[in-house]
Amino acid sequence: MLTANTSTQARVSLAMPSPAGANWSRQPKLWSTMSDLCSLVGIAEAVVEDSFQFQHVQFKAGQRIHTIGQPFDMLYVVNSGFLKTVMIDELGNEQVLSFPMKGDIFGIDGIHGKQYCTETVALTNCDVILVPFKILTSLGRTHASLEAAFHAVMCRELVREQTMISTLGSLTSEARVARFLVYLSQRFAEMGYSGTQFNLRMTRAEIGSYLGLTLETVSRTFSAFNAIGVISVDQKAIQIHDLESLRTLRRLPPSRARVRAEARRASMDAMAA
Amino acid sequence: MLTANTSTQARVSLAMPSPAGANWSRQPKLWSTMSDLCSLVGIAEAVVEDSFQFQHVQFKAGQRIHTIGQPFDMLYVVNSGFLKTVMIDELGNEQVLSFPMKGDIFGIDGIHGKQYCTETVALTNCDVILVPFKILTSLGRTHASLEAAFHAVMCRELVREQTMISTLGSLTSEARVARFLVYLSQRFAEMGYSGTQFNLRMTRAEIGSYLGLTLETVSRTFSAFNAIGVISVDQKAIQIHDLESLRTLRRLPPSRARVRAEARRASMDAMAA
DNA sequence: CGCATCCTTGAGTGATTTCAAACATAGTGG
DNA sequence: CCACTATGTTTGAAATCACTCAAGGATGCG
Repeated sequence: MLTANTSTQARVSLAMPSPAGANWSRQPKLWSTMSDLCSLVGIAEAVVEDSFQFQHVQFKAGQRIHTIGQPFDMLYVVNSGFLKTVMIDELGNEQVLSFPMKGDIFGIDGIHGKQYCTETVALTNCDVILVPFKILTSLGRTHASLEAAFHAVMCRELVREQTMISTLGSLTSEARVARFLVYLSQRFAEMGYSGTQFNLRMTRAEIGSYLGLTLETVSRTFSAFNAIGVISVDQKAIQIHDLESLRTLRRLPPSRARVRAEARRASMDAMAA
Repeated sequence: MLTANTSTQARVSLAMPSPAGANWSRQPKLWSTMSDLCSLVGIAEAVVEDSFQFQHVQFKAGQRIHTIGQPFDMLYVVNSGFLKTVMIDELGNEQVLSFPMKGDIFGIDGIHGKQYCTETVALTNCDVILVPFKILTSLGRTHASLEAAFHAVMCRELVREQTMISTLGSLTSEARVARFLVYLSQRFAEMGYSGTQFNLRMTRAEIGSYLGLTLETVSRTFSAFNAIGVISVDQKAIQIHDLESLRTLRRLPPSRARVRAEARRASMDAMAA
């Protein structure tokens, strides 16, 4: 099912003007120009004289795009599909850092130190564009605007991580999960899908790792949101009923258990008086 | 006291070759060359024909170097002193993102979006070098190695934040505080100070914000480390006795209370058998 | 169909926070 | 010089949020 869904998505993205021409309806797109790349990544810039063609590569769900320690020479841009990038800590535990999807760049962490310090894995079938770093920098050398755009993208990534740090440092589990759903909703909407109804491509454990929670807490929080009618959950299928509540949520409204405890305390106060 | 300390530090850094010449013993250094900058930031690269002089600016403790929303045009490099950079969330709460010190760059988050999205404040008197972003990029345009070095620095920052995310997501409060101390120790040692005896320049609240903990938890954890002899704490004065323990610590050895609970459970088991 | 993986839910525990009070330090002005 | 204040630190006690452990249900795959 996920596979079918993904291939649909790939076909949609292929509606863009393509030099390949006639045979794209069945075959995945194999090459992109720099201006294709820029519009995909969301950069206003269109460098004119872009003769270089960037290669596309298809990955199946579960395949690794790059691993930790592998020599760095490529950046990657997601054209379709869903992935996760992870760090491995000294105990061998996986820490999910992001879920790259259409328009996202990954592999940036390899620039410093000449090798990747994360690995990224396809969660679904994917179409990924290879961007040789050498090519990018040499093009940047002749096109100042491209250089600036690249800086902006790196900076955007940096700010995203800062925001994540802030989230992990200050929000409750409910708020984190709520924000995660809002984020997914927005991304799906931007990709032209429904922002209120979608399938999660990652497991509860992966979400938990990403948000600094256990998989049980993630599951329970989904259930709680379901119980108060903000969303509907059925396994990986999510339906958002009240996006605004998710956006502003800081803590869950009192559960029945909590209300009962409050009432008990109140009655004890009354007895004391 | 802090002021005196800081000015000493400034003098040390001035041991580098300086065009200013004779009058540096009393006056802070006012200009740096690109090669000064590179060695300060820890980049092997020395661009030869660096005619441009980068201005130094002195800030007093408490002063703001840049604020959120302010138009971006500068990067900053710390020559001496200690600072904090913070984000403000939608409730107006401060989230500490880093504690820039000698050799650190800040202001990078302004590149994308043309304005800073963090603010940085001097915790002590500081000497900060202004790096106009325009100048940096135009120099990078003629010096490929400088360009590469700049990319490396941005990437290093990115990896640092990823590591922070991993820390916040997976470590206990004790492990976070321990790592923070190890980090400070290393930085102080790199700056030529004692790595085992130093004064904290930030409050418990700031440390807590940085580590995603409350100030009480930070204080208690310091006290606990003190109790088991790993460090000595007296207000802001820290002395590290067992760096290796801090480095490898994952959870605190059982407290007396915990030992008691264990013993209780064991005796109950014995009774049951 | 049976296995492997993922998800849900409950019960109990414990780590961290919250609330509160006392102590420490530095700066200020009488 | 000494209150006096403001800010920061320590510590205790109680509450609570999130985790751990455990079992059962759902789904997909060979």
